[in-house]
Amino acid sequence: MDKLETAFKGSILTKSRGVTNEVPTQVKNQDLVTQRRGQIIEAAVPLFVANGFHKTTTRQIAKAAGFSVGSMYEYVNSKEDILYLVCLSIHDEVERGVTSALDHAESGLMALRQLIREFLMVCNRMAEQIQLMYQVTKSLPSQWKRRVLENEIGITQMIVDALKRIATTEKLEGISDGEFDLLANNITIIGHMWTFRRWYLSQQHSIEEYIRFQTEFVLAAFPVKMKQGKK
Amino acid sequence: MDKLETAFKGSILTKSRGVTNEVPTQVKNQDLVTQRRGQIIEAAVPLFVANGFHKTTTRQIAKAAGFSVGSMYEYVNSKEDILYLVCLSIHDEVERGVTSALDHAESGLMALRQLIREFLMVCNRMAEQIQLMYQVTKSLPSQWKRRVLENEIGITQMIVDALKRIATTEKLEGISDGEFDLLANNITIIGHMWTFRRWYLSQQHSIEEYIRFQTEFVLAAFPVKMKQGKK
DNA sequence: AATCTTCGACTGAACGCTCAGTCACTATGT
DNA sequence: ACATAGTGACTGAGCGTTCAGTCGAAGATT
Repeated sequence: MDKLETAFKGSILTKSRGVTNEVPTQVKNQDLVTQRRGQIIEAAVPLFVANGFHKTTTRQIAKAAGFSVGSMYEYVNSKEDILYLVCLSIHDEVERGVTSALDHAESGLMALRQLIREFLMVCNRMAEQIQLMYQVTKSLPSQWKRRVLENEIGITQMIVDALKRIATTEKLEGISDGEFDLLANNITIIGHMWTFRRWYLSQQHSIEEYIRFQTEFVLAAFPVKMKQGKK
Repeated sequence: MDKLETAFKGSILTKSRGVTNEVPTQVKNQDLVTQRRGQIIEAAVPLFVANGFHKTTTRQIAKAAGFSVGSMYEYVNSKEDILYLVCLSIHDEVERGVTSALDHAESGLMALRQLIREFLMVCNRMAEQIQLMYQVTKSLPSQWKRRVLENEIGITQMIVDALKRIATTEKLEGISDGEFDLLANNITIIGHMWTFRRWYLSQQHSIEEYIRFQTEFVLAAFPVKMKQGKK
C-alpha cells in the first residue's frame, strides 16, 4: 500500500522536483520516483553548496538521502542527472518565489518597488543556491545546460512582463522591447550581485539599505527612459 | 581597502606574472620560474575555460605547456597552485585593462561615459576568463580564495575612486561613500552580466547598443543633467 | 686539452588512491 | 510465486602526485 508519506510528498513535489521524462529511471512506481528524487535533491543541495559538485561523492549523497548507492542509481543514471535535478529544483523554487512576489502586485510604480524588493528578498534567501547555479552550469551535459540557461532567461522574462504591465497602467509609452529586456536583466543581476558580494557588501549595507538604494537606482532610469523616448 | 593599497597593487602585478613567494618552488633560477609559470598559465587558461578546472588534468596542462608532468611539479606544488596562478593572471589582465581605461580619462561626465564604455569593452574581451573566475573561486584553498575575492573588490574600488574624482570635478555633492560603492558595484556587474548572458543578449543587442543603454541607465542615477552629452 | 665531477632542470612510468557505476543477492509486498 | 525495490561489496578507469633516473652544460682536476 501507498504510505501516507508517499502520497503526501508526491503532492508537494512538482515535476521538476522528481519526475521528468527527460531523466529515465529503472523504477516503475512514479510516486516513489518522485519521493526518492525529492530526497536525493534535498540531500544533494547542501552538499553541493558546501563542497561543490565535483568534490561531493555519490556515496555522500546516498548516505545523506538515507539509502544506498545502488538504490540511488535506480532513480538516476549518473551523477550529472542529480546535478540536473538539483538545477531544476532550484530554478523551481526561485520561480515560485518570483511568482508569489508578482501575485501581491499592487499597481503603478509602487508595484515596481514591491517587485524589486521581493525579488531581492528571494535572492537573499536563495543566495547559496543561486551561486551554485553559476558555478555548476558549465558541468552539465550540453542539452541540459541549454535548458537550464533558458530557464534562467525565463525568470527574467517574468520580470519583463511585469514591467510591461506596470508601464501600460502608468501610461508610459515609447519603451522598446529591447529596453524592457535590458531593464529586467539589470534587476535580475542586481539580485544576483547581492548573492556574490554579500560577504563584502553586508559589511557596509544591510539588505534593507541595499534594496532601498537599488530601488531608487532602477526607478531613476525607469521614467527617464520613457520621457527620452528612442535612443 | 585603502587607497594606499590600490597604489600598492603594482607589486602584486609582477608577482602574478609567475613569481610569488606565496607559491614556493623547487627551482632555483627565478627567471626560469617566471618564464615557465607563464607557460603553465598560458596553457591552463584555455583548458580551464573549455573544460573547467576539475575536468582538466595535470597531464593536459603539462603537455600544452610543452613539458612533462614531473617538470611542471617543479614549478608548482599542486593543481590548485595552478588555479591560483591563473586567477592572479586573469585579475592582472582585467586590472591592466581598467587602468588603461582610466588613463585616457577625460573630465566630467564624459569621463564617466568613457569609463563605462571601456570597462564594458574589457569585460567583453575577457568574457570567458571572467566567467571562469566565477565558477572557480570556490575551489581555491581558503586563504587564496580570500585573496582572489579581495582582488575582485579592488577593481570595483578603482571604479569608486574614478567616480569620486568625477563627482568632485562636477561639483556634485551629497553622494555618500556607500552610494559611490554601490554605484561602482553596479557598473562592475553590468559588465559581468554581459559575460554571462552574452549568448542571449547579443541576439537582440550589439555590444554597442548594450553600452549605450547601460550608460544612460547609470547616468540616470547620477543626479544631474547629463543629457547634453548623449552620444 | 682531456677527463672527471657536480649541478639542476627535466622525464615519464609507476604508485596509491578515489570514486562513479554495476550486479548478484536479499527483502518486501501482493 | 512473482515482481519490484533495496543493498553494498566490487571493479576498473582515471586522477594527482612522486621519484629514480637521464642528460647536457659548466666548473674542477689532471
